[in-house]
Amino acid sequence: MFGHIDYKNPPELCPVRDVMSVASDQWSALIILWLGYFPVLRFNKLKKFVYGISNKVLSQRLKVLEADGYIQRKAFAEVPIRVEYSLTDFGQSYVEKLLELAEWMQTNSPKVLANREKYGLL
Amino acid sequence: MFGHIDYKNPPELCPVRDVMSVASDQWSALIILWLGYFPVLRFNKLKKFVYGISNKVLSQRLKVLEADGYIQRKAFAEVPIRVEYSLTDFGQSYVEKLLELAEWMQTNSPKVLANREKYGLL
DNA sequence: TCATTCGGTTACTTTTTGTAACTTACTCTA
DNA sequence: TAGAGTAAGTTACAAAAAGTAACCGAATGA
Repeated sequence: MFGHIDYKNPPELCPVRDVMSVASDQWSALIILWLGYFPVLRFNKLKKFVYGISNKVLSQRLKVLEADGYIQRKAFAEVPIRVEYSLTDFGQSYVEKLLELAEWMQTNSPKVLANREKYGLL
Repeated sequence: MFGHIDYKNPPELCPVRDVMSVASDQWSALIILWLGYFPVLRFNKLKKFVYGISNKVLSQRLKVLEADGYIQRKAFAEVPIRVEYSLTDFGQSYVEKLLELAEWMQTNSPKVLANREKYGLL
């Protein structure tokens, strides 16, 4: 990530950046965090928890997160169709890290909001 | 973040989301990580490390990160002007958390790339 | 027969990003 | 003394991503 990598390298030679930008994207993070809290969620339920996300973006992100191995998609041939999303073991290991970050945010967001306000007055 | 918050709340009532979306944005994260590695960086140096970022976005992000209290900006009245960016104590405490995430990514990005490839074959 | 359900997709608009040229004000070089 | 270079950005314009809202198919229940 740092000193040992030639900073002139194009980003496609830095998979960490690529992977991180998917996994820590705002919507992806929320999806993963909610799936960490509720082991199984269906599309519309997930959409309610990840408040404000659109069908389009939710379905895009779910595909990418599935491709990257964080989540699993199980479709049941019922009518109407039922689809269940859940974390993989890999996703579970990630959500633990992510949760630490979320907790830091929970603790520190008041400071940030205070900073913002102070900054606005300058 | 979770069960104790009514998921119907509009996002503007969830400061954690707001703050997190700024701080864990791809470019913001890279800026903060590099400033964690080099205690002081000037605009153009930072731009080289955060490979691929444009002047516009770099200057936007620096302003937001300054407003939120993660970084400090010091301008020296020289010619040509010299501007030094560095982490605040608050930013320093954040970069430690962020670094854990980056390390997880460093370790696990090969798995993600492998998953992606497998997924592509399905 | 007609509205409802679920898990999306599609066409279209708006917002965000990226690109690249330009700026300011002074100094160094030819 | 004309011209180029420098640092830290800004600006106008183009491209990409995200948001919006209507629509889909197949079956079920009223």
